[in-house]
Amino acid sequence: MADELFRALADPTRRRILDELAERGGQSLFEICTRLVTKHGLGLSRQAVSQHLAVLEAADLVRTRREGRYKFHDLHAQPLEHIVTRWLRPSPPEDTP
Amino acid sequence: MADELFRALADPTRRRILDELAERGGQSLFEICTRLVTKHGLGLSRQAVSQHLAVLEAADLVRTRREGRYKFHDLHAQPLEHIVTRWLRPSPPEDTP
DNA sequence: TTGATAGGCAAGCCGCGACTTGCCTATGGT
DNA sequence: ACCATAGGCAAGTCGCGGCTTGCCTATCAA
Repeated sequence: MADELFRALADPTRRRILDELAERGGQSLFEICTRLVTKHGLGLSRQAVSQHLAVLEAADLVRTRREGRYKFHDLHAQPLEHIVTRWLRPSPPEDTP
Repeated sequence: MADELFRALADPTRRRILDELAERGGQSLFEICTRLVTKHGLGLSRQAVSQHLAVLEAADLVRTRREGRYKFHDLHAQPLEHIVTRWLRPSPPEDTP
C-alpha cells in the first residue's frame, strides 16, 4: 500500500497530473492530456497519461467516476497523510515491501 | 529538488533507513547496515546501503557529520513538509469511505 | 447504421536505477 | 610500522518502469 503510494509519487509527470487535478477536479483523460501538453509543455501520448492515471488510482491518490463514455478523475490527497505521520511525527514504521 | 526528494522516497529500503534513523539518530554506515540485516531481515551489501544514503543525502533527508574515520547520519524530515504544502494544504480534507 | 469520440488492452523497446564486485584511500589501535 | 576498520569510487549486470504502437470495445450523434 505504502509501496504504491511512493511509487506513484516518484514520477514527475504524475505529480504534474496531481497538480492539475488539485487546481481543477473532475477532468477526463483527454482534458488532462491536452492540459499537460499545452500548459506544461509536456509531449506525451494519450496512453502514457492513461497509464499514469492507472498508477495514481492504484495508489488511491486519484478517484474516478464513470458517466456514459466519460471517466472523470478527482484528486484524493488523504493517503499523503501517512507520509506526515510516519516521519514528521514519530510513529512505528509500517511498510511491507 | 523535489525530484530528488520523491526519487529518494520511492525505494522501500531507503524508507527503512529513514525509519531506522528516526528511531535512533547518529548511526554510522555499518550500524545502519547491520541493523537493516538483523532487525529488518534485509540482505544487502555495505555498498548498497552507502548508495542509498547518498541518495537520501542528495534529497536532504539525511544530514551527515564526520568524526575521525566515522560518518554519522541523522534524519532531516523537514523537506517532507513540501509534500504537505503542495497537495494537502491547498485542498481541505475530504470524505473517507 | 454509420462514423466519430472516449477509453482500454497487450506486446515491445529502451533507459534508468538497484545491486554487486573489485580495488582504492584514510584513520586509529597495538 | 603494521594491520584492521570505516568508507569511497568505478565499471558492469539485470530487471523494472515509462512510453510507444497497433488494435479493440463502448457510447453517443447524425
